[in-house]
Amino acid sequence: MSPVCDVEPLPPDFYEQPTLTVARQLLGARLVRILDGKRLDGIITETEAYIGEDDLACHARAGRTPRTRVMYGPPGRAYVYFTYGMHWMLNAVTGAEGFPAAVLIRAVKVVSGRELVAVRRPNVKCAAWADGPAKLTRAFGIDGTQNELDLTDSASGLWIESGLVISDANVTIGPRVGLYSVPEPSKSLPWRFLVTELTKLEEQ
DNA sequence: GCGACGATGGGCT
DNA sequence: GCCCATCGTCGCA
Repeated sequence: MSPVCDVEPLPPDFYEQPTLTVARQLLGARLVRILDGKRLDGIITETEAYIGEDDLACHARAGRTPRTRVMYGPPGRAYVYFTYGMHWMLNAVTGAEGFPAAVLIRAVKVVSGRELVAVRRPNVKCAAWADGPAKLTRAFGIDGTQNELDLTDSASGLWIESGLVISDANVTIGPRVGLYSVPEPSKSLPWRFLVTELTKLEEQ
């Protein structure tokens, strides 16, 4: 695994780990985007795992379809999908090739390239720039054209680097959000990972 | 074909 | 806290 000082994108090996491990390890990692030749990045503060056809909250519950195909592909790819008629969601494909799983990136704290976000999120307080899954895709200029992109290759213009180390004491684990009509037991699985104290990020 | 619904967000009460 | 915009995807006819 990459050392903390590594500024290269996290490698395919990272994403090939069990999905829950990847979801936990992505907390504190740095989401990087190149827009207009400039670098925008932020620290990932919230993730959720979606694992396999038996997970009734996972899109792959429907099996292999044109939409879910990317989740069956190699780990480290972006799975970007559209929902509620207006929102894009960013996921990282995880686990072995052939097994459908992904980690939803739910929130990011913008660090550098703030001026790039200010243009995209006018009339929005910076604390709310990217604190939701659809907000962060808008802030980072991500839409369906980034689907299937290789997150392990900086040439993609979208990748994830190692960043801060988040201690277990600063992580809250609980059920995933927005699964109103998903049956148990999938609905209550503790597959959401959240940095508890955002202020502690500044100190590290 | 077609209808139901969704891994949400923002505005208004 | 409630409401609803808005349309791709899936499942079924």
